[in-house]
Amino acid sequence: MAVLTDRQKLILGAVVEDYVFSAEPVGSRTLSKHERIRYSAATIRNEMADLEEMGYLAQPHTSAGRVPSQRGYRFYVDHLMMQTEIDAQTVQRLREVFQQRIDAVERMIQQTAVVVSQLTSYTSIVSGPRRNSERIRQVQIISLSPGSAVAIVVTNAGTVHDRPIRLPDDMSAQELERLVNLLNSKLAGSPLAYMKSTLYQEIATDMAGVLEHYEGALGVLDELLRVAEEKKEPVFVGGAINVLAQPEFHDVEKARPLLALLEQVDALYSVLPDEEGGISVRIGEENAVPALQDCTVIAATYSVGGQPVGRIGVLGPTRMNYARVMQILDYAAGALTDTLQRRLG
Amino acid sequence: MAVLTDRQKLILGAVVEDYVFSAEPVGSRTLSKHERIRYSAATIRNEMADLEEMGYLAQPHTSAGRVPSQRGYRFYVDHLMMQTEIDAQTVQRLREVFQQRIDAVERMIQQTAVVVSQLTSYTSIVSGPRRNSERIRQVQIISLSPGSAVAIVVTNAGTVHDRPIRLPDDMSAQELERLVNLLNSKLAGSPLAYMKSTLYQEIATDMAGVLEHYEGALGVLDELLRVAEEKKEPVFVGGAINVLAQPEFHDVEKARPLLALLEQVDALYSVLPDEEGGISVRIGEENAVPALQDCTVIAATYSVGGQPVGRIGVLGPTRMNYARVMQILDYAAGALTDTLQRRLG
DNA sequence: ATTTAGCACTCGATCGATGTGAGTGCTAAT
DNA sequence: ATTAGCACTCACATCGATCGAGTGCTAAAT
Repeated sequence: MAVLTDRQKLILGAVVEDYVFSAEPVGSRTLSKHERIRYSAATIRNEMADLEEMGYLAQPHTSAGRVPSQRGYRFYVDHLMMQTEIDAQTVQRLREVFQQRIDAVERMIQQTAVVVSQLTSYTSIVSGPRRNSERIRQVQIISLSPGSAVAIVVTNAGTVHDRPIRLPDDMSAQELERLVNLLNSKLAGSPLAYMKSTLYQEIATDMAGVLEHYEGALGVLDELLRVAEEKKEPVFVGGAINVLAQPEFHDVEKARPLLALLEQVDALYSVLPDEEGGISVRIGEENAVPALQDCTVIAATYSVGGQPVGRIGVLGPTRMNYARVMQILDYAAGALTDTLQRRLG
Repeated sequence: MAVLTDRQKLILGAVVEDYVFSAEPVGSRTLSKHERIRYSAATIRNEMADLEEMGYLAQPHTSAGRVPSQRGYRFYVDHLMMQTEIDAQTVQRLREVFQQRIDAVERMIQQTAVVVSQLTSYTSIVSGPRRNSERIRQVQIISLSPGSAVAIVVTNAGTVHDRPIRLPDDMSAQELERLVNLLNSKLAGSPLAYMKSTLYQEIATDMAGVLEHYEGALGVLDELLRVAEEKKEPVFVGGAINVLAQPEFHDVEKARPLLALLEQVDALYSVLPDEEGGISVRIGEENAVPALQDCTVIAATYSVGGQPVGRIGVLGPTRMNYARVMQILDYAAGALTDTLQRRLG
């Protein structure tokens, strides 16, 4: 693969930045008026023709300016993009989210999604935090009426999972208490995820000795274990309508598949790339999801105790302000990591 | 106000139904081919001109067919609409939601929103269930680390509210237990909403006698009370993208304010009309919210123990299939009422 | 007195011709 | 190697003509 000359890099960078700003194909004349570019339009045309031949630029039609191709964006992100400082006002907006100390973690994550979407004018997707490092702190079963109760599992991180369950009709309060005590002695300190796989047998055996309603209690245990099973990490979306603000999605038929995707919470796990560490950028067809062929997804990881537990991402058109989004995500992921560390660590 | 002749009613009804189906202005010729209408196009034209003069029909432009006005829809809904039987397949789809017995109530409500939106092809908004009839069953404070804990309030209906709180650093386990016992003895059985207003003073006084960390415990009480305060009834939206499928919103600029509204969860309370009982229909400008001037919102109430606790609504263009939506909402609200009654009652 | 056939008229939508202009590629001069 | 010049391309906007669905009105038919 041919290496780009400095001048070609200069022009490619200028095309990307101009196009990101204007959303219009960039012509040679426009570029020649650029301060940093001191070549004539004709020279630029020659270079642009070469860049197109190499696949970095594309032409919507013969008599139009050039547009960066997926490859052009990739090169820009990898080699040309200048990382400037994040501005104070943006930092301030982000900080406000993390300074409300007493709020629940999920709410904070959700607000992060909203603020990031507002700051970037794109759509934000935030996942997590993943719960598999959390350990069971306490199990409670609170009976509501004969036969029905609610099971509550509290983890050491302070997250509370609850689920309605059924009890054997004739189980006494004393026996329920014994059951809960047994469950607590067995489950406390073990990770949520282990509840099902390893502890079931052990607890079942122990229950046989202590409880009259062995069968019924087994059912309770079954239902309790579902709490852990069901607990997928949540995904929050902020600013889904922002896609409509982008000229590339002014056509409803273009926007619909995207919005449909964003409404399907389950599908969003596969949108956020699950690379380890750092900020990942998926441009156009680098995204696995077909609906995102004309989109870029940038995502950063946030962690607790060195373990990545979630991702915060931005979804927008490939014509995206890469530098700014990366700045914001970098900051937000760092702040999330710090805040969660302080809160859960 | 002049009363409509039978023939005018027939024609008005036919215009509404044809327009709801086709989304195109309805001409006299089209109607004259209708089976039920045995008049010539000319007669129909005369009647349509009269109906327009009376404000039931409107003409997009001189050489176009007629379109129902807001008033036309209103008359149709009030006097002309035929209530047919709901079809078996639709009933089946709805039943599936309510037959999963063991699921949490909120999840069931959310699924109701999704299924109703799918069945109607419009957007569904479901609120509730309102919690103010629920009473506190039990309060728990589970300490996580010195100084931090999570407060849990369980109601008699089995809903669980939790909130991270701070504890005085030097509060002992014994004292925390005393605090929780005190809170339980005072709060158990009282409605969530009363927690703040009436019980605060009483509990505060009692605490002074029993607890060493009076100040700290007071703080805990404060934080606990926020659980009740924050607990607005939830609102779920299903099928927000369905608005894009409607021809009236094929233009992004038309669709955007609507989708923006649907993304603002807080704003949705004011979308669902809060009339008591029955099914309410708000057509066009009958909606208070400005963004809904071209929309119809139909909503039904569901109840627990005779008390309305939530609403299930459908939002679509004024050109809506009123009969079908009302059928579905009627059924869904009834099923929700029954299911919740069995579950919570 | 109603209803309907007939007809001129309206007006949005569609289509084609035309012009415009931004932008290109190529060639020749610098 | 760079650039000025120029012919060429092509999307897009504009204009006019045409088309046709639909109307309102009048006069004939029932």
